[in-house]
Amino acid sequence: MTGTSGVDSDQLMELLSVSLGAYYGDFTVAAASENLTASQGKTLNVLRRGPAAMRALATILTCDASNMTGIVDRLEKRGLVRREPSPTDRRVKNVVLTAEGERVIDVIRGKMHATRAGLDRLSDEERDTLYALLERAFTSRPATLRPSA
Amino acid sequence: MTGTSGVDSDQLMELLSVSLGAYYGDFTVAAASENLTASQGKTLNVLRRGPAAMRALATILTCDASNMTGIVDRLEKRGLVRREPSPTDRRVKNVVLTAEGERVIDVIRGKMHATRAGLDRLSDEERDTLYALLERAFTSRPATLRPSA
DNA sequence: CTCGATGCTTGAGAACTTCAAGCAATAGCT
DNA sequence: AGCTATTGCTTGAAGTTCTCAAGCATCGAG
Repeated sequence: MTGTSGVDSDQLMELLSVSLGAYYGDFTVAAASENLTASQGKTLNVLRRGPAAMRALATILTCDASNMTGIVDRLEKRGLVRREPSPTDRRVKNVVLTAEGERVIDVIRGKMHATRAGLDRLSDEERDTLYALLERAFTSRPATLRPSA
Repeated sequence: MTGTSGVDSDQLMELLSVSLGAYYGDFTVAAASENLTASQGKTLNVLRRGPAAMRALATILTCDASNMTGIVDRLEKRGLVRREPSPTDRRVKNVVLTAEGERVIDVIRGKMHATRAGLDRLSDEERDTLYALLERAFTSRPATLRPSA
């Protein structure tokens, strides 16, 4: 708490990779417990925010569009997701979470015990601070907390 | 800066997943520019801290040990990594970065412009704070910055 | 309405992932 | 010592992911 402790950019990058690695591992294990691969889990996770076109999913997940086809195929086959034609552009297919898909992703999030335990080590104020810092560093436009507010 | 802004655990988890996605995407693109897959890049990234046994790599990367065999095979074939027998346990093979491997992972880290730019948005003090919070939340035993210090 | 760009899908080939099995070596036990 | 269970790594098979190159349908601009 002395103010300047001298953490340089490389150390922070290193810790970031360790931290996010821990988060990712926690997520992967939780997804596996619901018989989902990491990619399938990540797709559901993105869709939890709302429907998205195939192309948007590919962009967010940093992969080829053709990639999403197979992933969404398998999720759809399990009834976790649904393809709906866009009303405004007949090329576009919007992917939507089904009720079951929503249930599954919420279960997965609830099973991320390591991450929750880690965050619980912080005080309310510290969580606020962490939130603000991550938001500044990783979101170009500060995300609206409640889109419809 | 009013103290209590009321960020709950779910919002923080959500932001964490967004941050991870951004970081991971940045890393994936950088690794691809050096003709490495994400898994290969992540392996080099871990090895940047020092040699590690196959089993340790699998644990850190949250995957099966048999998985590492193939990944290390390909990295070794490119001369980025070397398998060395452990002097103390003949079952164990320690994986070590070659000079070329070290060069490549450093190049990749240097190409993570989006992440660097994000961190540059923070002040020195804020980076110190972020470092401390991540360390508390994501490392069980606060990592020694300089192991030999 | 013709052309170029965009959205999604398909197919081939490589890499990743998991699981079950197997071998070598170690560790704990009596 | 000898026996047994465990651990570390590798192999092989099956499914998933990933990338690239086409391909088709639709949109958008001229």
